[in-house]
Formats: sequence, structure tokens, C-alpha cells
Amino acid sequence: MHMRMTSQREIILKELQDSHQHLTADELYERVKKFMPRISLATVYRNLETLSEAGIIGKLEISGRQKRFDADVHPHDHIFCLQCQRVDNIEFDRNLVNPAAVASDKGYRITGYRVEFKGICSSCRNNQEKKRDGDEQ
Amino acid sequence: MHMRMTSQREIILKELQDSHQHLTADELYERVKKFMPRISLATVYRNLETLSEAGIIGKLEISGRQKRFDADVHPHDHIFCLQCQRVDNIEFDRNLVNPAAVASDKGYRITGYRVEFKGICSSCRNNQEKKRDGDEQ
DNA sequence: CTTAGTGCAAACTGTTTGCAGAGGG
DNA sequence: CCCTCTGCAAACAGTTTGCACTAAG
Repeated sequence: MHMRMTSQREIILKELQDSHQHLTADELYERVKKFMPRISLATVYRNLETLSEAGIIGKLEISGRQKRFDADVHPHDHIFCLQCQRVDNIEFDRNLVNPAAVASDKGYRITGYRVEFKGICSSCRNNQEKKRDGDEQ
Repeated sequence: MHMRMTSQREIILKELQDSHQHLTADELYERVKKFMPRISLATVYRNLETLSEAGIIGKLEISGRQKRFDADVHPHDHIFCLQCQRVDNIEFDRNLVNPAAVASDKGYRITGYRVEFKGICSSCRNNQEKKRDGDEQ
């Protein structure tokens, strides 16, 4: 029941923290492999699961796509790019939403909420502009 | 380029509308099979995709799990049950969130947002109470 | 020592795709 | 008649799991 601190776990956690990004399991796997070439993807998945269950990292399950993990566990919201799928933090005043004031006719007991913005990130917008003299999509 | 109204498409749409629920592709497949036993799951997926691209139905990509489809296309928010995964509409005043006022240091052009509540639905709470004298999980 | 964690391969789930034939407009 | 749509099977992506071995505490 008690969580051991293995070298794999340590590196995975450190890489996620140092990245300052919202990485997927396989992005993290690619990074960790550089220091630990024999690590397996399954180990990365297992550790991310364990760490997020322990509340040491956050798991982001955004919009039906790949899960992403977040070294920042304090409550905050996200925005993702419809084009390149990257996810960034967004500054949104969570006081605006009061879960207690929300009507739920189905009798839910509300335990939390997430605000998820979507849009096009600046680098994707730049790429669009560049090729705006050929195909239109 | 033009969308034909096939009998498959018609039944899928009607079943979704009549259900007044947020069904997954395979839930819909099970329902449609009763009227059209030879329909394939791929057809259901393809039609749901086509219909949602045409704006006739909505696609719900909630929290990393299975996609769900919604016959109601006007902008509204959802709540899902952490236990049984069901998804319901929730009455939330979308005027409270002003995307234009949200800070995005990464230079996103924001095109939309979703508020996603989570909790335990009434029937799952009832089930919990019933078995509250045996195992603790 | 004990038992949680690992690497590997194989399984699994949800979804997409190539293809040849069917049927809507 | 054309071309979108279908059913089927096979492929695919992301994730999980069974197993025998390894290593943390």
C-alpha cells in the first residue's frame, strides 16, 4: 500500500515538473528514455496513474483525446488548440462559477467542475497566415 | 459533397432524438440494431461524424472517455457522474463566462468554451446508501 | 526478506479505414 | 447513372494487464 520512490518514478516526475507543459504519457516516455533507455511505456503509464492517485500530479482528461498530465495540482483551467492539440493554462476567475448555485434537476451531488476553453494558438495562427496563398481549408 | 438521407442515417438520428439522452456510438448501435439488425458499428460511427459535421447533432468529448452524441445543438453545459459515467444537461448561466475577458498569455484566439461539472448522480448515491453496511470502498 | 515496481508482450477498448458492392437522387 | 454510403474485416491509437524477475525499504 505504501508508495516506493523508484528511480523511474523520480525521473518521470522530474521531467514533468521541468517541462512546464501538459505532457502526454508517450511524450514523457520519449523524454525519460533519454536518461533511462530501457524504461517501458507501461511503466510510464503506471507511474503517472500512481502519482495522480497520490495527488502529486494532476490528470487532464480533455475533450476525448489523449490524457495529459500536469505537475501543477492547484485548481486551474485550461485552453487547448484545436489544431495542434497543445494545452495551456488559462487565467480564469473560478469565483465566477458557484457550483452550489447550479441547478441540477437530476439530483447530482456536484463535486467539482472544469472550464475548458478552445481556440487556435499563436503558432498555429502564424502557420495559417504563411500558407494563406495556396489552398484554402 | 451533398449528404444523402439513407435509412440508416434516419434511424440513427431518430433514435438519438427520441432517447433524450447523451448516447455513445455503441449504445446507439445496440438500439438501432433492433430495427436494422445488419447495420454495422462503422456505419453508426460514420453517420454520427457526418451528422455532427453538418451541425445536425452535437458531439460531446468529455473527460477522456467515450464520445457521446447530443440531439440538442444549442450551446449548453453538462454534468457527468463519476461513478456510472452518465451525462446530463446542466443549467448554467453562460453569461457568467466572458471569453473575451479571459487572459491568455499564449496568444490564443478563443473560439469557445465548455463548463463541465462532475458529481454523483442520484441513482448512484442511492446505490451507495444501500450497500453502506458491508464493504467500504 | 517482503512485496511494490519493472520490462516485455500480449490483450483490450474505442474508433477509423480500405474495399467491393448497394442504392439514393 | 453517378457517387455517396454501406457492411465487413482489418488496422489503428491509446491504454491496461499477466507474468516472471528486480529492487526499495
